[in-house]
Amino acid sequence: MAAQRTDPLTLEVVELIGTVVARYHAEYEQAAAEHALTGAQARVLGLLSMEPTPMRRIAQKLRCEPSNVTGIVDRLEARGLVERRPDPADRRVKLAAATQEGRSTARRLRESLEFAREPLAQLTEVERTVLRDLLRRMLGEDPAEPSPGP
Amino acid sequence: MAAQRTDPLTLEVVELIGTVVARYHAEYEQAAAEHALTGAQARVLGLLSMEPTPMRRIAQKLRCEPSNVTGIVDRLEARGLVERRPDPADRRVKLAAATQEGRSTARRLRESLEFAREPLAQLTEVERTVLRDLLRRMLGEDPAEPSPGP
DNA sequence: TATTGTTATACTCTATAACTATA
DNA sequence: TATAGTTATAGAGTATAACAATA
Repeated sequence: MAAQRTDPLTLEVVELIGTVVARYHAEYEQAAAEHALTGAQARVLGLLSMEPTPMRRIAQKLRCEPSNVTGIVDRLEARGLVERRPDPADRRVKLAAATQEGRSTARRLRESLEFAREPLAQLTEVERTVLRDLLRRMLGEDPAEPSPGP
Repeated sequence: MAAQRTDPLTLEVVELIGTVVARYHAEYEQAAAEHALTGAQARVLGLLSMEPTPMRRIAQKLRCEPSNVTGIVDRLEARGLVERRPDPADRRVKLAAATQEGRSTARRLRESLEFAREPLAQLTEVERTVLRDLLRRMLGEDPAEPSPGP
């Protein structure tokens, strides 16, 4: 285990990150609510707007049990934002896919995410580059499995 | 409204922050679960370990409706981690306060939050200072109301 | 026999509205 | 009358366990 860091500098950075996390979350939930979606529904819709995905795979991306995905996709499907398709290669599998309206909603959702603008607009390009490099190093440069959202 | 920033650099920084947010959240929930607490319970307990707080004030900190706090405090109280006290100054008010066991649990919870160590240990002190200053500027330096957690 | 998705169940969190006891 | 806390209710997310269809 790494050495315990409880110096004031580290503690302040952790607190600042906590504030960023809280603000990011609040804005994500708000953007979802403006489209009458819950956070979980928005995350799944964003995922499916990229490519059709088996139910099981959605659960892995969301880090939740597959049984939960059934309900979330049910609600998105009831609103016509998502549809279930058979997988020609394996008849056990159901592929969840965003409809055209679903993709449109996902796009507007992304655009309404203010987080990209407000806070980062405070920084110059050089500063954003420095921030990017620090975050990369912090996260250990392992972009194997990008997260589906907050 | 600020100018829309959709350049690759900004988009990458937003994605990196999203990854940080996801990891922070996952570790917070995991740390809470190790003490058989939900995320909401852990946040409230952390809050009350600092000082006794009126129910209404807890709701404001959590940004949720006061009626929800009743249930969360109920469950913490049933486990002996929190207690309700009258407010001598206003008999309508109930102050929720962490018990000694509650404070002990909150302290162990804080200590088990790996986030302070793992990711930030990758950075030198100079880098952590730069990161701190960038985050401060990003957040606009308004430490009026520190967030209660993720 | 193992895997995929679903159903059934129970718990927690959430918002809304109505209620009580104070102020 | 206004406020603090609670209760009642309904909806959503979550995990667990059991099930049908398919591999």
